Amino acid sequence: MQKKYIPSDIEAKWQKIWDESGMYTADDSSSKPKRFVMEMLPYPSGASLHVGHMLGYVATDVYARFSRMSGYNVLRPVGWDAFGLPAENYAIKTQTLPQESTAAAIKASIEQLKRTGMGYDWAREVNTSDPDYYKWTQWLFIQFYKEGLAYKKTAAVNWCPKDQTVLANEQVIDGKCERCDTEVEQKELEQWFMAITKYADELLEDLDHIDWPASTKAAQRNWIGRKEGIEITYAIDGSDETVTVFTTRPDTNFGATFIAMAPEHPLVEKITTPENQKSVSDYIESVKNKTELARESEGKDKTGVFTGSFAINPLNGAKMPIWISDFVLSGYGTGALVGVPGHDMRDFDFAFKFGLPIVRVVIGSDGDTSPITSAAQVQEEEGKMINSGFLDGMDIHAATEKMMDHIEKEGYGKRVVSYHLRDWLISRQRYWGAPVPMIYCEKDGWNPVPESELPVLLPTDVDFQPTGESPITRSKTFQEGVTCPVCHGNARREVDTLDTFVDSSWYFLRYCDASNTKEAFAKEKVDKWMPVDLYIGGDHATTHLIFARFFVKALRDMGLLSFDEPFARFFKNGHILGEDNRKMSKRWGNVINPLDLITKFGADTMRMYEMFMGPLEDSKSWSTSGVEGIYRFLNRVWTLMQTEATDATPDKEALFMMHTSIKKITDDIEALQVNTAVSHFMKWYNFLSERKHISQEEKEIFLKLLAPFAPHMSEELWHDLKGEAAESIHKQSWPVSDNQYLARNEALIVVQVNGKLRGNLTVENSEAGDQAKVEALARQDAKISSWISTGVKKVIFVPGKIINFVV
RNA sequence: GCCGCGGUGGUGAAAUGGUAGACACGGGGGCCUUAAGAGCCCUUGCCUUUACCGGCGUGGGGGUUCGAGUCCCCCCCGCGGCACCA
Repeated sequence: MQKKYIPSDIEAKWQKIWDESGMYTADDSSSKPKRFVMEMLPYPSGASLHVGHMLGYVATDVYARFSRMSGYNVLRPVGWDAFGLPAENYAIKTQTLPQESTAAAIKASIEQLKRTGMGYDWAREVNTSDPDYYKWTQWLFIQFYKEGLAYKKTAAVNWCPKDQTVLANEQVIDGKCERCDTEVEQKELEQWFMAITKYADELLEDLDHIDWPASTKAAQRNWIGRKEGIEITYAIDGSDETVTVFTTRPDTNFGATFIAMAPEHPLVEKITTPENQKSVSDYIESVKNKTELARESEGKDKTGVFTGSFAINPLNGAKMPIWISDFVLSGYGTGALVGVPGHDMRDFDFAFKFGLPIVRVVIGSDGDTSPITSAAQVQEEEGKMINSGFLDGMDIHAATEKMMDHIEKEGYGKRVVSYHLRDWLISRQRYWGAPVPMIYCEKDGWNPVPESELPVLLPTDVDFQPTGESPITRSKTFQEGVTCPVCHGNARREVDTLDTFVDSSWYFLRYCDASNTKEAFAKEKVDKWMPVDLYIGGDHATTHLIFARFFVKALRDMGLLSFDEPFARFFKNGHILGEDNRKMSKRWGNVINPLDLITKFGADTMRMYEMFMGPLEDSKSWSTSGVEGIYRFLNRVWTLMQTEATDATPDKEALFMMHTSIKKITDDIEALQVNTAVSHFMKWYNFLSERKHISQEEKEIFLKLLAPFAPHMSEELWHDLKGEAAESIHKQSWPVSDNQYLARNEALIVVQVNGKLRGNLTVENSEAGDQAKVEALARQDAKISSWISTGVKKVIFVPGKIINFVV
């Protein structure tokens, strides 16, 4: 009597048994080699997970199951990135508490993940909004503070007027808030920062030592934006003040005709002459009211105002007027630049608009030596120096070095390295996050909350509507009885909360020691499990992935751990789009809920289909008929496994196919080329089904290889095969391919004429490397001989593979 | 503009410099069935052809090679990151 494949009959049953068996529990004391395999932790806001989220999770699960069967001690944890704006906004919209809506979202997600058959070690579950977790987030913040890596300063920061909070640079996309797409404003505010720039060079260099996608590494390199240049200090005519600029191209400085400073530059006030006072302050006022986006979109239409002061160019004694313009960024370099309008487009636009002199100091390959009067003549990237004294005739790049040497020798400048990377702004004026654990006292300033008093609990007596100041300000209890840790006088707590990226910068460390109540994590446990051997997730190159790297390096320098990088291998999974090629969203009605799919086809079909869709790193659209195809395939496998197995050992062809399959599927999983692994199952199935007989051994190996992909079905069939009392298939050893079966008796030799396929020969393996023999056989072939009748000039022979006649 | 990744049938896609299109989806035809569905079998890059044979074919143009989807040069297009960064 053949059983029918009814996924719902078997999946819940096995999930329960696996859960109770504890077979996914990672062993802290095992002597087996470890593998730490994880996906980016889910973000439980209002909407539940859709099939797109599952892509990376399933891939991680396949890899973890494969690793476990391959003899590794596997750590595969799960957690919740539970704090944060979307969850808070969702709570406001639905008039619930974020505590409640988040808990509900987590509950729903757990069901989805469990019913997908994920093999997590639930004992290590982490929830970043749990006081038992954020206690240690706060503790870590204090350690950063003690090291001088967390500090408070007043700076121009990004402000989202809709979400009513500051944002990190990394959260501003094209001048807009990454969450709500509102144009970001600049505000001068006192905020907490993390000194990630101290690690800029190491963050850059260590990219060479980690196995990450080229695009992610490139994005981080761009973001760090290391540039070698020089800071030049100019005297200001008739003043004791000096102005320092940063430039990467001092070679053109004989052509410098003005200085431009950011409106925020501290020198502005001091050097503005009385008659320019009004126009300067008017300009600064007008700039303040512009959004960042408006400032950027000005492009060629530069704005600016003259301060009335001049800087002296020591190269030629030229008096360079000092202007203020908002195209100069206060945060980059020194916040001031030297304008060389002949050889920089932006400087040209500025000088052209305000009638400043333009001097040619470079001749490009066009040979033009005439005065520069149009943008087309601006020579930026190549050429030879002219009108530049000791640099004349030199290539611009050599001249750059020579000029830097000159300036350093003359003592008015120094080579420096400049970065695009800014310190990370971590305080937020919102409710749903970990309170910054700091106390302010008039007398002693800022001091950390004593560690014995952690966690600083998020108060619940709060109306958390965003107003621009932290909602915690409105709590009646939060400031009760707060005293200064130094003088014990009256004091107040910091009311801002930490950016959620702080929470997610160390959660992988907590996974290593999730229930530790004495420490954030024990060093020896973290050192045992870390670094993460495989990390799968979305492309958060310039946010989470750079913050986590910074955290690990900083914690290493504090002696809390002893490795350099958190994620030895990172794999970026693509997105799954709706069947209509649009992003899955309620708005388009194209969302596929995993539970609906599981109900209809089973978790194994969903898993297998997602692995089969295409390369894991590519984005691709959902296809219902594709799902059905996989469902049909699993049904065929089910039927095949119901057929009576022969006792005979597999014949040579069957062994060849079996060992080829072991090798192919093993290599593909290791490389995460899961789509071709699945297609190989189909190939092997097609082979077995054509032969109409299958041995016990083939069944066993097939099921073992299938287990990571279709854990429920393979487990059920495994027990059909081995008896009810048999040990779980997921505890079996991964099959190993044996090279002796990969050799075949016969070889197929492709025959080409002038590189074009004209036929093929099947020869005994022993003769496949014998050119004379193969050549003779090929020449005898009637079809071939007609192609080479005009005479053979040359024969190329690749033993066992190809013979090519050149005629 | 700079950096990175891509471009292969109707579709998703395979191919250590060595038979391009594996494996699927979809399509066409057939078997089974009163019928539908399921299942099974055949077929399916394009052109020519009843068929065979052949020709063409991996964004475009050059090159290296006995042989190029794959390597090199130039160009076009798409996606992603950065961007008034001095």
